[in-house]
Amino acid sequence: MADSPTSLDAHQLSAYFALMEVAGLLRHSVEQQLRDDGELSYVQFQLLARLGLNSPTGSERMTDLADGVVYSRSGLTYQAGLLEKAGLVVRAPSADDERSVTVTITDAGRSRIAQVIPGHVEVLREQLFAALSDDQTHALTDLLTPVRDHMRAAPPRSAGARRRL
Amino acid sequence: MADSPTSLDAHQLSAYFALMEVAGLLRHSVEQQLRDDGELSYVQFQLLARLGLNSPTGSERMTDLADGVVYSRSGLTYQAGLLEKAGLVVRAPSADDERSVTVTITDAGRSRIAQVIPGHVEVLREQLFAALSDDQTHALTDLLTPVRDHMRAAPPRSAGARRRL
DNA sequence: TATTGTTATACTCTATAACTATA
DNA sequence: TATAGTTATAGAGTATAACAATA
Repeated sequence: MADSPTSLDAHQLSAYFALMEVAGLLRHSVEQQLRDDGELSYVQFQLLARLGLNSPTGSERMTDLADGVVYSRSGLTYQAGLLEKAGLVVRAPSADDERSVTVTITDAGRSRIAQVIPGHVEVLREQLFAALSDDQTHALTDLLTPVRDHMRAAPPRSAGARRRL
Repeated sequence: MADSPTSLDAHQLSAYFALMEVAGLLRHSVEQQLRDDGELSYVQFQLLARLGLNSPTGSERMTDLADGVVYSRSGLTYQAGLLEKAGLVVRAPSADDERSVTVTITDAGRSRIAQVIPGHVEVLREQLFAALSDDQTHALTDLLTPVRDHMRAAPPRSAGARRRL
């Protein structure tokens, strides 16, 4: 196999920059909307959405939540603390494993999501989907889903390899 | 024209989540690499890269830099201050407009970029392009470029419209 | 001994508002 | 009066390391 070249080609650079800029701008818009409409940061929204939509019981362990959101443990503890203080989630020791903490979304948490969704959808439609047809949206998903799976599987890049100038 | 529905369809949700997660994971990896290899945050890297690569003279006005990086003015002042303190850029009043400040990358700034590029490229290749063929990379660019243009053009979402629960 | 989670702490980043100076 | 930039300041977010408790 050939050596990896030291630089990327033009297409790759374009894809990288476009991806980062689109996501950055979108995140900026979305954070503002969530803050304005529901006093939530994007991370808090992610946590609530994950509990409220992904999880059938509305509960998940701290560790599983942290894995899903990239965070450090302490960062998640901090955010969970804020959400709990706001009454949007509850924390309780897990039944099976006394070390674990189970986080559960409350009714207030669910209604907070509901409160925020319409504006959220509006932002997405204006900023993102206004420029994408249905077919293009489908194509985008098909391109990015394998990338996401690859990234999730990839070694968390815990240094060691790179590291060198 | 039909009313906008209150929710997005499944494809749209998938595209949104995939986009945000891919970009989030990638940014996380990239920030760590930049920090490890060159003591730079992603924003600082963006600023240096813009000056060093995009600009022929290596100079840009503060305002133009701010526009390209989303930031508030004060945020840019802060970052430019850090870069200047590190000797990577210089600030000087603009020749034509006394109100403006021109930021110029230094040799140290250019070599800092050079120092960081190899590891950066490696991360991109491992995390992003390992899961994309050349054709797919091209397709991704074609999808995202119009989105970026649309977002750049779109009203900075200065509230007013949304605003309602 | 390894895992789960919290705490304490320190730091980085971002935004708002008030202010200066030039156009 | 509007624009360019800085400053002061305050708040949010993140990560690291030390710690306690359970497996």
